Amino acid sequence: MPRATTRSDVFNAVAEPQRRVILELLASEERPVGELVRLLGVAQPSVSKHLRVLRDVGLVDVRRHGRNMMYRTNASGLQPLHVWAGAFERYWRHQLRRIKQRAESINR
Amino acid sequence: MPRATTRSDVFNAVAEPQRRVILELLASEERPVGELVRLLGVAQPSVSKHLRVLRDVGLVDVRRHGRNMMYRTNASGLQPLHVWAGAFERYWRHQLRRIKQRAESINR
DNA sequence: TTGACACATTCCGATATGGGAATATAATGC
DNA sequence: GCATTATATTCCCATATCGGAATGTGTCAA
Repeated sequence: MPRATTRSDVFNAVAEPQRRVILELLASEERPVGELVRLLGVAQPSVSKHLRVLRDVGLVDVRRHGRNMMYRTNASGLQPLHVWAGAFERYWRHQLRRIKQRAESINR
Repeated sequence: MPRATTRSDVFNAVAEPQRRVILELLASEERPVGELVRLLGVAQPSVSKHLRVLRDVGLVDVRRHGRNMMYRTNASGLQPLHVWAGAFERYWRHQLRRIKQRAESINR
């Protein structure tokens, strides 16, 4: 079986670099698809497909404005990811402390 | 072109659910492969392959101990992910504040 | 209504994915 | 050395991925 499909969850959706850039671009302001196409320098269908994935997992919201589709990042969708990674914080702090101590003992 | 390969970065490596579980299991203590096999209830080659991916992106460390390979999560490898998602925190706070305000105005 | 935008979807092809089965490698104990 | 244990790798397969080209759909303007 291949990997759980991209549409299935946030972790998969953000695994693709272009999609991370899109989320960054849409975090602070709404933008139409055409603007993303210009900013990213990739083909329009490609952008639309990435937006589709992001929409399916709830990472962006859409709104029609005339002929344009205005997209915007739904930042709260990224919270699970932040929380999950954050659970490891105590461990990397440990590690950093150990590394620091080792460095100090070498200097002595 | 298919997605950037799984081995290429942390975001891809953690896109697979089993691998996230493995990272959780190896966060607090070193474990041999066989133990992961028992705990996860999946075939040994499968576990070895996931560990290989995690090792390639630096998310776990290994050490040989007799016949066993002792694996452990290298938590600091998850920091980039935490930082990246954390950059969106100010946006989801905004959103939550707006939602709260709307709820309050309805109650009035 | 017709044309022109702005997007979305579909179809295609090359490649990657993860699981299972079989096999290879490495360390231990006899 | 030889069997055994622990793990890694390889091969195969069904399926998913992304990009590109072509096509569909929806909105506006004349």
